[in-house]
Amino acid sequence: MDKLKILVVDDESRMRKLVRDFLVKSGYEVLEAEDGARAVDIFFTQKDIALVVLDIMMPKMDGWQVCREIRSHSKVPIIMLTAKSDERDELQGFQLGVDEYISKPFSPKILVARIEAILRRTNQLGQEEILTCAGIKVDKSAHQVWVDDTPIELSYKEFELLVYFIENKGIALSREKILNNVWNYDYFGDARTIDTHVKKLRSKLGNRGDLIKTIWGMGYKLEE
Amino acid sequence: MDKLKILVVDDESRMRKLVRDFLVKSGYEVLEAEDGARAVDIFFTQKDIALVVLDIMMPKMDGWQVCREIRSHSKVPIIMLTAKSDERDELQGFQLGVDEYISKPFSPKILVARIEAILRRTNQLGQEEILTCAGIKVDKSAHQVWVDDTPIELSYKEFELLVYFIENKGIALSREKILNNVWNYDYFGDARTIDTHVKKLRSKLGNRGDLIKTIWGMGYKLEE
DNA sequence: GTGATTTTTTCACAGTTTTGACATATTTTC
DNA sequence: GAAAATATGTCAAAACTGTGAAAAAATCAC
Repeated sequence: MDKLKILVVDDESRMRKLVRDFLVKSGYEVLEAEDGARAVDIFFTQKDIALVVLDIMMPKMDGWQVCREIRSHSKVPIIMLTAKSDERDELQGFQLGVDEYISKPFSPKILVARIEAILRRTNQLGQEEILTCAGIKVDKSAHQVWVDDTPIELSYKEFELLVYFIENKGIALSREKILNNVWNYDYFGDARTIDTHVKKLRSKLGNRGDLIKTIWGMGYKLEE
Repeated sequence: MDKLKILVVDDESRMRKLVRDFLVKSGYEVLEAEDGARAVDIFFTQKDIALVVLDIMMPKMDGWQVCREIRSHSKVPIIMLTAKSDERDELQGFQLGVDEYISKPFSPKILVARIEAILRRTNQLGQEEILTCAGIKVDKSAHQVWVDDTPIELSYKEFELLVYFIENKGIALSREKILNNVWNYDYFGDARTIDTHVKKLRSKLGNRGDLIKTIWGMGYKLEE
């Protein structure tokens, strides 16, 4: 997946640089605008901006105005930056559809954390998580497994178990650890039940089944 | 249906009045803008403008610029007015997605005729958001569903559920997630009600019904 | 408003899948 | 080879889903 684009609007270049550096370091593509008019212009020519970070105090067109313009036809998440923590402003912001409100001075880490939270909430952040190991492919979100590109059917527990294995591939896992992570914490049954599930998993994985190694006297391990 | 709204953009008030009078007589509602910036502003605050008549030669922001701004996120039909019949301009206009091109001086009747033609061609409906998945087609705004191009009737909840599925096709959805997204957030009823709706949805989708897969112990998924 | 109709929700039961336990077989280690 | 640990087949219990019917709620027609 491509990097997500974030538009940073602030008249102070020092502030833009600060935010940009942190965002770039966090893996985003950053577009900058030094005033409101420019911001609106960039937003409407660039079609796939994932989020807007918007300063309120700007010459010419202020943040509220930019927000209104953008909101009038886009639901893109908007984070407002403000110098003073004015509650009335905050209210106005939320009415305009501002998603977050961060008052200066702020720690860039906080900004990044808020951004990630919003992107996660709006489902724009890396959902396409596909785990692989040798010939085994697991799409967690689709709940789908392939062995050498042939889809296979796994039960709920088998799937959970496989995900746990593949997320810890190459690591020896004790039965106790597996129980604590794949089974509910309140499960007090036989630890040997894992054997049964490993058995079924191995058989469903076909000729990739032997990737699950037995660590004698200890537990299991998914070969990397 | 309400009168269709047409936005007329020209810096000459004489010209605007001329066009407006004819359009009003033809049964349209007319909005006027005397410059490009104003035009963009009006266009984005008014959400249901059916067509834009746009003069090219204007101070501040010219017609091309307005066209670009509007086109960057709307497919509304645009008719350009120009004083000189410059072929190169025309080319540029069509590349920008201009629908018609009328050179001044023009007869108002011609303008109205062209407008009617375009509106007929575009079915007087600007943009229709149509979701698809395999043989299933959903027109969200028209609240209409087709299965293999045969229209089918769905109740409100069934429709909402299908939209949620299709907007998340290929993703396994837990009952909890479905409840939180399709039902109101404060719904605390039986999660099994989803099963009932899935059942009805499956049956109404006919032979496409089995695109909705059961993820055992987890929820449902619409096959991509 | 009233009564009829449609939609939504609940519920119970039947049918299915999964799960975990157990007994037995096999493998590993010493 | 014996002891200890794991693999496997079987199976009943548990968990879950599909379904039809009925109750409740919302909507419509008058």
